[in-house]
Amino acid sequence: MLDVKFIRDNLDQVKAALAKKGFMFDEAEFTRLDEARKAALTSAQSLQAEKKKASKQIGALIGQGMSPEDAKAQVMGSIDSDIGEAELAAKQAEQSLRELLMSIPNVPQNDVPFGSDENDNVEVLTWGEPVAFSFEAKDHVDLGEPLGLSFDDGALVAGSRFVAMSGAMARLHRAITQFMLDTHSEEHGYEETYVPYLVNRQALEGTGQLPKFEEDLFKVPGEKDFYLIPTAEVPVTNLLRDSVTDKTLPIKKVAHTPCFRSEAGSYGRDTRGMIRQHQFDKVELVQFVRPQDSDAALEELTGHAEAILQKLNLPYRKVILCGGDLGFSAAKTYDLEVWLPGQQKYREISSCSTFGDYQARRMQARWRNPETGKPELLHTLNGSGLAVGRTMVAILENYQQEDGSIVVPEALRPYMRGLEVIRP
RNA sequence: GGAGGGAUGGCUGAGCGGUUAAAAGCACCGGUCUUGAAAACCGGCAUAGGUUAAUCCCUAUCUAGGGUUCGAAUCCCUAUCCCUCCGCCA
Repeated sequence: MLDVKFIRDNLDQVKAALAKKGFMFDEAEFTRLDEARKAALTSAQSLQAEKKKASKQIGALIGQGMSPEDAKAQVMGSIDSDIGEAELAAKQAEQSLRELLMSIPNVPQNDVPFGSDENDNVEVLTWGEPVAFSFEAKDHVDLGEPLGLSFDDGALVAGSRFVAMSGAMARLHRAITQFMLDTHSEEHGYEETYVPYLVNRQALEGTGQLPKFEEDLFKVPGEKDFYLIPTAEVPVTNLLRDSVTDKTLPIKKVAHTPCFRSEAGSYGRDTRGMIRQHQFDKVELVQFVRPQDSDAALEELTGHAEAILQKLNLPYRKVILCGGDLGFSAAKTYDLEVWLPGQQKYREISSCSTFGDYQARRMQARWRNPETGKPELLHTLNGSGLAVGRTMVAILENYQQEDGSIVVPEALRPYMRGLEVIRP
C-alpha cells in the first residue's frame, strides 16, 4: 500500500510512476474519496467532541452530589441521534478509500526500465556458456520419464499440471532442495524457517496477492476459509505482520515449501513438462531490512540465488524487469533465467524483488528506529533461491548424455549418496 | 468434540461504569554524577487521523464487531486467537 499522504502531495509523480507499470491511476476518484473521507471524519469528530464534553459535565455534576436525573436534565440538549450516522459515514468513507489504496500497485523505482512486457526486460549479465552437445539435446520430459518422472501418475491422482516422481528422480528433487537450504543457511546467513502452507486472507492481503489476484489462488473453503500458499513469501513475510520487531535488522529467513498456483489464464502455455505446474517446490529467501539498506539487500539477495546456479554450474542470465512486467507489489525485480537446452531458451528460475515499504505498510510490519526511537515501517525483499522443479529441469537438460543418462552435478553428490550418474 | 480461564502501550502488568490514554516495572532517549563506563538520581517516552508554518488543540484506539448507558478498558452478545482440564488422534 502506498502512503496516502505521499499520493496526495505527489499526484503527478505517482500517476507517472504507475503509468510506467501500465496502471491507470484514477486521480479524480482518489481525490473524491480522499476528500469525502476528510469531510465525513471532521463532522463525526465534532459531534463526538460535543458528546464527550456533555458526558464529562454530567459526571462532574454527579460528583458534586447532584442526582443523575437532574444532571442529565441540566446538560441535556447536546444529546443527538446524528452521531451514530455520522460515525458510520466516516467509517464507510475510510473503508472506501482503503479499498482503493489496496488495489493500487507499488510504484517502480527510478532505475526500472520502461517497457510493456517481458520483451522489454533488460539483460544485466550472462554467466556460463550454453553447452554444445554433439547430439540432439532432449528435453526434460523425454529424459526424465525413463528415470522416474511421471506426468501420467500426476494426472492419474490429481490431473493435468501435476507430476509424480519415483526413485532417482524423487531423490534428486530432494537433493536439490537440501542443497539449497544448506547453502543459504550455512553460507549466506539465512535462518531456516518452517511455515504453514495454508494461510488466511489477511496474510495474502499483506503481501499483495489479495484483493486483486484471487483467481490465481487455490481456496480451501470451510468454517474458516484458507488459501494454499502460492509462494513461501506469503507466510514468511507475514511473520512480522502487526508487530514492532525488537530484533536487529536485517532479518534473513529461508524456507522450503510447496507452492500452489491455479495458473488461471495460462491455458495452453507450457503445457508440456514441469515448467508450469499447479504444485511445485521452492526454496525462498526473505529479508526484512532497514529502509536505507534495501537497495544493497536486493543485490545481495539476488547474488545468493545466483550462487546456487553457479555452484550447480548452470548457465544463466540476469535481467531487470521493465515496468510493464513488474509484479503488483514489487518496486524492482531481477529475474534469473537458466539456460534450457531442450528449449534452446533462457527460462525464469528465480525472481528477486524489493518491495520498499509497500508490503510493510499493508502488514503494519515495523522496527524501532534507534535514531528516532519511533516504530517505523521496515522494508521487505524476497527471491526464489531457487524454484526446485525448474532447477531439476535445468539439471536434466544441461547434464544429459547421449545415452539418456544424467551426470549428477558435483555439488549434489553428497546428497545423492555419492551417485555420479543417474541411469535408467 | 466437552468444560473452564484469558487477550491492556515495544515487553511485563495494574485497573473492572465518570480527572484512566491508561498505575508500576522493564526497555529506550536526554540530563546530573564519572577520566570513561556501570550504578544511583532527575526528566522524557503509545499509535493513527484531523488541524497547524510548527506547537497548542480535537478525535479514535485497552483483540475485533455489535449492544446497554448521558458516559464503557470496565457490563452484555458474537467472532478470532491463546491457555488449562477431559475425550479423540499422526
